[in-house]
Amino acid sequence: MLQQTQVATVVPYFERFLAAFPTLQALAAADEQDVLRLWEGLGYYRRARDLHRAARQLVLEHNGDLPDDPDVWRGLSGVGRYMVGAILSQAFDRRLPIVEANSLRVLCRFFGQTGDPRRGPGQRWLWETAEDILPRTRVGEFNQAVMELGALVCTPAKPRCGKCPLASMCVARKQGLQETIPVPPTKPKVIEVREVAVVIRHGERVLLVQRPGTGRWARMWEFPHGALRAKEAPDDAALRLARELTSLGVEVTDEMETVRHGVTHHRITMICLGARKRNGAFRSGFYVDSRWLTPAELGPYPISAPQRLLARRLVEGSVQRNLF
DNA sequence: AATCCGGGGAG
DNA sequence: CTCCCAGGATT
Repeated sequence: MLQQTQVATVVPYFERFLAAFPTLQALAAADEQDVLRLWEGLGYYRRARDLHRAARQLVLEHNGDLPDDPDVWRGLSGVGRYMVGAILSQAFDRRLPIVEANSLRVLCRFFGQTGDPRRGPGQRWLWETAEDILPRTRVGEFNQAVMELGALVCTPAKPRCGKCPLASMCVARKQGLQETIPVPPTKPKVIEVREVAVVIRHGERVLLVQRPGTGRWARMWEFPHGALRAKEAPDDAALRLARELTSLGVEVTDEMETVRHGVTHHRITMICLGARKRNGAFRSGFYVDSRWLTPAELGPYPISAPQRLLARRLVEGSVQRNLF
């Protein structure tokens, strides 16, 4: 949960999650949809699937134990070098380093590393340095101390050098570079992509959404709960689609709103078609009752006749051709 | 090596 | 708005 997510944000999710799945066995026995539901709002939903799969793997292949073995952990999907170090240094006092956003900042500043530590030689330097400075015992505590220093004192902006126990030995501070180290990561360039989605909601109302560009749409494919936002007005392609939907006997509105599925409140009877051109490939599917279904899976699923007709039209591509 | 994933917090 | 967050998989 803590990957790329601030601690304060995670806490309530963590507590809910452990209340629902108090043990490794409970998590392993859970349905994936239930795991995802508790993750809803946190983002990076692959983490939830990986965690769930890892729990099952540990129960099946390791008797439900947490092995004192880096190779076993590294073999789990979703577990990288950071997590191996974090888990084993804290659970078994293994002398393994961790590098994340906080320790990265602390190390780069302390040793005056002016290169980009996120790649190339800087990456190697970072992990080697993190390992070099490890104590022989209480490794987990040390790792956490470095992170805590980065989170509370050696902050990204306006570091509190006056409060830092390492200030007298800090190279960046000595050179007045504490604000410019580490160098910011290079910004990714934005690629224009046309994307269209249709959501049919309970009560025969249709929400029409078209979002050009931003790329923020991808989350719909990963896990749609509460993820779809629409602020732009529909364009010509979207309006053509609206006319086609109308011809199918469905009420259409161009009302733009934020879709909050609110799975806990009311049962959702809707279909969502997402269409996306990505790397030349075309993917589509349906979102029904909080589940993501492929066209094949939609077949036996109980939906209304108008919805099924619309779904078939969409799959057959008469709508898709109007969009791209 | 570059890209993608998903929100929210803070300035 | 921008930058950042107890990273990791994929291409």
